[in-house]
Parts: sequence; C-alpha cells; structure tokens
Amino acid sequence: MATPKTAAFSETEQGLAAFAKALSHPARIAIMKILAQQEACICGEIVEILPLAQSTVSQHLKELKNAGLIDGSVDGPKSCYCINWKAFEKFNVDFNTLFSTLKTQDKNSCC
Amino acid sequence: MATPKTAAFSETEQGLAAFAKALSHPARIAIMKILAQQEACICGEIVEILPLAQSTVSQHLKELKNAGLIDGSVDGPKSCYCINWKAFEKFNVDFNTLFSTLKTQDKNSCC
DNA sequence: TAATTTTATCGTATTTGTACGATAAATGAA
DNA sequence: TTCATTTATCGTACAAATACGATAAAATTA
Repeated sequence: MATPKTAAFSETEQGLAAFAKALSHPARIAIMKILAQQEACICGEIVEILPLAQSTVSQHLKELKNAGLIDGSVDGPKSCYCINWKAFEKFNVDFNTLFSTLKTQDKNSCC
Repeated sequence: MATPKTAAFSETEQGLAAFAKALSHPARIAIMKILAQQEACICGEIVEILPLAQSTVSQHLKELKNAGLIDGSVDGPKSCYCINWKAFEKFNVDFNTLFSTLKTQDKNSCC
C-alpha cells in the first residue's frame, strides 16, 4: 500500500514540507510574484497572464490559500487575492532556521 | 491532457519550484537533519531511524541527489551521503531573495 | 427580468509521487 | 570461492497532483 506516512514525522517537518509543497510548482511561484506586483489581485488578471486554463489557476489559488500563504476576498462577482505576509514570513523564518541549525550542527565527517 | 506546463515558466521559477519540491516531503527534511547530525551518513543508519522501508529511503535519497541538495559516495558495500552545502545555501539565498523582492514590490492595495 | 460576467467546483484523463517487497549488483568476510 | 552484507533498481499498487472543459453559483449590467 502506498499510504502516506506523513503522521510519522514531527510537526516541524510536516509544516516545512507542507510549505515547500505549496511552492513546489512554478505556476504557484509565478502567482505569488503577480500578487506582489499587481495593483489589484483579481483572479481573472492572473488567468490572462499565465498560460493555464481558468479552472487550473483557480485550483492553484486554492492550494496557496489552503497552505495559508494567500488570502482571498469576494469583490462582487470577482475574487481578490493577496499575499498573507505574516504566514509567508513565518515560513521564511522557519526555513532559514532549519538551514542555519543544520549548518551549525554539521560534522562534515564524510564525503 | 494533464501534460505539465513547466516549460512555460521562467528558469528562476522552475528552479525554485524544483528546490521546493525536493523538500516537500517530511521524510526528506528528516533526512537532511540526519545528514547534518550524524557522524557518518550511511544509508543503513537513515533506514534504521526513519519508519520507512529501505527501498523507500533509497528513493528519497535519489530525489535529494537529483535536486543537487546532497552528494553520495560509495564506501565499500555501503553508501555515504552528505549535504551539498553550496547548493543548499544557493537555494536558501534564492528563496530569501524571492521573499524580500516580493515584499519590496508589494503594493498592498487589496484584501 | 434577462443576459452577461466572473469564479469555484465537478468530472475526467493523465502524469507523477509514495511505498513496499523482491531482486540484482557490488563489496567484504569466512 | 562461497557466503553475508549493503544498497540500488525493478515491478507493482495505490494516492495525489496537474490540467482541461463543462457547469453551477453569484453578482453586476442591460
């Protein structure tokens, strides 16, 4: 059986992995860039910029939202998205912490 | 068709996404921790620590190696792995750059 | 009210990821 | 040489991700 063993790992490892997974597709990184650069973060504008179908973009937006990296609000018939900077920064800090912790612990004993 | 449109995105986006994908599984983050903490980075020791089959661990090691995050060398019948700090740091820097660039550009106009 | 616009969701097809057991290849030990 | 140890790879099964068209839901416009 290919049942995921996610639960067997620590909260920190799961959290960092979930964050990394949210940004593991170039389209989602592109969306984060667009959200930062555009004046109004309307779904339709993102669809126009990216070479993907509307439904696919909606799916990517949903994943970013589930990961907490972006927020979304309804504006009439349109949907407005923006970056959740607090969450984004938290993950960035967590990742930097992992990197520096590992580098400090490193024994550099083989290879 | 569900053919990936990876090629439609920029090199930077693809690179960051590939890096994130390599760390998008808790087992691979755990492996990075083990490689930093253990004196000798033998495959068999990693297998003993993680709740995964030997073949599964081997697969995860292969993915980390393909992403360039770790190096591997044969030591008799054993395999020794270690973190490729140059590559790991490069990705860490790239990611920090993305974060700070986006934050600088942010217009914070909606939501 | 009726038509248009916008977006989320559904259904579906295809690809990729995850996990395991079994096996092969390589090395060291008996 | 023969046997044991170690690890990578193969085959397989199932789960999840990716992508699209079609459609439903909600709100504005005519």
